Parts: sequence; C-alpha cells; structure tokens
Amino acid sequence: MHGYDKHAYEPFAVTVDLAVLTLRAGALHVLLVERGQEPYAGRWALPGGFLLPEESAETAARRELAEETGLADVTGLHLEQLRTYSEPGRDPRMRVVSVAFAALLPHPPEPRGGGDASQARWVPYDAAADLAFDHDRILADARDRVGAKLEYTCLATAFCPPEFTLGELQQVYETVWGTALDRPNFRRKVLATPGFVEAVPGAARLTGGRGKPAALYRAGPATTLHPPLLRTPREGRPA
Amino acid sequence: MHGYDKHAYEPFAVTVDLAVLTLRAGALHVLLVERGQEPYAGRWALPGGFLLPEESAETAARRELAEETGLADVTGLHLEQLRTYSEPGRDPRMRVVSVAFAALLPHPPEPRGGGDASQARWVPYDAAADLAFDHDRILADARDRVGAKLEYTCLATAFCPPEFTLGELQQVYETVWGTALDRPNFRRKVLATPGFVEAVPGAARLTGGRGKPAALYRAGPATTLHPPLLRTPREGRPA
DNA sequence: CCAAAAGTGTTGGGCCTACACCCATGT
DNA sequence: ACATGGGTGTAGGCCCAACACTTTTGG
Repeated sequence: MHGYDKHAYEPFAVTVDLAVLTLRAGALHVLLVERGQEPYAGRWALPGGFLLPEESAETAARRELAEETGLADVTGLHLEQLRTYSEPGRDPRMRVVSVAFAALLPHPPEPRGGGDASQARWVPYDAAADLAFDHDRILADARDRVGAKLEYTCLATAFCPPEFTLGELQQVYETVWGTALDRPNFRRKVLATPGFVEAVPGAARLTGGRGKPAALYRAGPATTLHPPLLRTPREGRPA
Repeated sequence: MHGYDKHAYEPFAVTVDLAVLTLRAGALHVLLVERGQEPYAGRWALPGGFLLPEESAETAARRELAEETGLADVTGLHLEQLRTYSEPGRDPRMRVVSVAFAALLPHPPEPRGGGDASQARWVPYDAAADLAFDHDRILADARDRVGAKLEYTCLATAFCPPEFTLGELQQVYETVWGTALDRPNFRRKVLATPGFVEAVPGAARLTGGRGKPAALYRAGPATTLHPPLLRTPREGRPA
C-alpha cells in the first residue's frame, strides 16, 4: 500500500462469490447456478462474478445475484462478508481473487437462470457437492459461520419473513444446527433477550394448519445476544 | 466468475493491510509505519503492500510484515483474515482492493523501518488515530474482532509467549476488554475448559519480581471455548 | 373428542459470582 | 514483618434444562 511504482504490482481479477442460504421445507438450501462456460462448464457453482470498476464488493454481490438468478430487490436479504480466497491456482486459467459472501433470505422465490448461468436452482445443502472451483470450501465456511453466528447474534431473524412466529424462529436454529431445542426454554430465552424480537400486538397466525394460532413477532433492534443462545443439543434430530 | 470475456472485467490492484496487535506494559499496542511516499506521505498507516503474482493474501501478509518492519519469522504470530475493503475511492489515485488481517503476537520485538516505510513503531492503541486511507476503520474493526473472539475462542494464548502464567493470560483479557476480572474465577474457568491450556509440569516463574512463583502453562489443542468466557465486567479498570 | 401446536408453571441441580483465606517469595 | 502475587475453599444466588400442564385451534 506504499509504493506506487507501476511495475511493483500485478493486476488481478477480482470477483465475488455468494453462498445464498435459505430454509425450504425444514431443510437448509443453497442457491446454485449451472455454469454455461468453461472452465467447469456444466458444473454447479455458487453465483458470482467480476467487480465492475466503480463497485464495492457488496454492491457487486447484489448485482450478480440479481443478474444470474433473477432475485432482484429481495426484501430482507442479509449480506455478510465471509472472507477472501486468494490462493494462486484456484481458477485454472487466470489469477482471480474472490471475495465471498454469505447471504440469508427468508421466503425463497424460485430463481431463473440469467447472465452467464444456464440455470439457477435451490439445492439442499447436503446435496451440494462437487462444485466448481473451491466453492465446496466456501460453502462449508458459510455454513460454519452462520451456525456460529446464530449463537451470539440476532442473525436468525434474517431467515424469517418480516413477521414470524417463535416456532418459525426455533426451526431456523434447529435446521441450521441440526439439533432439537426445548420449545418452552427457547421461547423464554428469546423473550428474555432485550431487543431480539418485538411482539406484533394482536397479531396471530396458524402455522401447521392445526393447533393454537401463534403470536407474531418482528426482528428487534438488537444485533448481538447477551447472553448467547448456546448450542446445547438434545440427542434427537428433527425434520 | 463465469464469463471470461477479457473486456468483462477490470483489473484491480490487490493489497494486504495488517493490524498487528500486541501487549506492552499492560496496554494494547499496534504496529504502525510512517509512509515514505505519496499519497499520505509522512502519515502513519498500517503496514501492508501489494500482492505478488504467485502469492496468496496470507503469504503476502507475512512477507510485507517482514519487509516493512523487520519482524521476520516471528514465533507465535497469529494471522487472521479480518475482511476485505473494496469501496471505490478508498485510495485516492487508483482502484485498490485490500484484504485486511489482524495479527497478534506475544513478545514484541522492536521493529525497524524498511521497504516503503520510513520508520516502524509500536503505538498505544488509543494514540493511533488519523491514519492514512481507511486504516482507522480497519484498526477499529480489528480490535472489535479480537475482543469478541476472546470470548469464544482460545485466541488469547496468541498474545502470550509459548509458556505463560495464568496471570499473564488474564492480563490479556483485562487489557483488550478494558475490564477487571476476578482472579480465582478466571483461573477456574480456564482450567475447566478442556484443551484451553496445558500445565507444564514442575515449571514456575516469578512474574512481578515478588510473590509466589506462578505455574506455567502452554496453549492447548482446543480452538473454541465451551462454554464461552463472557465479558461480564466488574466496575474497575486496572492498569 | 382427539391431535397438534402454542404457551405457562415449577422444580432441582449446576454453575458462577463474590469474597475469605492460605501459600510462597522478595525486601 | 509485610507487601505482593499465586492459588484454594465456599456459600448464596441465579440461571436453566427438563418435564408437566393448560390453552386454542382443526378434523
């Protein structure tokens, strides 16, 4: 960052890659695109693409998501920088430095292919393997990070629609962590954390078609959880 | 990441910036260099520099640290990627994307200037302001991240020499957090966390010149703390 | 009436804060 | 002897996991 001799540095291509996660039918899903060009043509990959000259990585991430998947202006999209992958050789034909993002969204619209992607699709997390480039690793890092941040931040609400029930919020934890939680205790912990959720007065909704209608909540102003909601699993694994 | 049309992307300069933190005389210090060239000539900045063609960001970070400060092959250097700063305009004369790292080290050797830096120096964290570029922000982000990771990882040992006393480990927490901790309880928490520290049999060392010699410990194999060591401050603020 | 889902109550145990106290060393 | 820092013990309280129980809906 100090010498500006034009020969002192080499230009790199800079890209963004997105691990877009959501919950569908009680299972964690990731948004994948099928590559239309070499290298890795026909293989599945994380959506992403090159930075434009006047874009930050965050801006490029939102643009690429819209272009390649049709998910434009998604309400409630949570974007978070994961880390940057810069190993030489991670792209077989040129030097590419990639800024990876994890993105969470609540209600998943059906994506469509576009841009360089021949098609885009929601894939169950466990079925997403053998991705192009080092995307297997990026995806695994994203899941680890999201799982860890559920413990000590309010991130879980990013998986939920604007108004949600505590049962839905609990399902986020159970699905991402792969553990069952005690409902009464979960409710008390959440409600005891100031600013985590806010009650929507008078509102209620039926969830499973049966049972008592659940009260609705909105995400509160807090961003961190004190104390954290620790991953103390029971044995079972629900849907 | 999908089209390889040579006109579809713009090359960027890619750099690394390092927030190197250590403890000196019970206070958090950061390693700064004085810039020898425009822009920001004469201003203090975080050490850093351009990636070479065959380097990962991690490799470049270690190389730049050695070149600009003389800190080569520092034993126990902990390097951790912070995030990437890519806003257009963060460098006044060209488009630069910078991968920032936080680095922690135990015993701070006296650095020397070198490379593009006219001098390098340890500066108390609170005195490090008005840095070049967006380095104020990077430094603040580094401190936040380190403080948070002390809670739920074994990171604190990265501030300590290979063999350390529990009192020294506690000082790490107290200095970074700016809070006083209860010594008996701190000791029990640390020893109760499997894999956090390992006793060095029979070894002991005097710390303050006076008092009972303290038993020595090594960093253990664990990387995360279960349960976490939460920041529950008492009122005081010690040295 | 039954099943299913939301929500409340309660209890016993464990952890942890706060503090008192003992140990070893230098001056 | 005393100051200084390391290390142990312990009591009270808070937190919380576990589970029983009530409430409200659809079939």
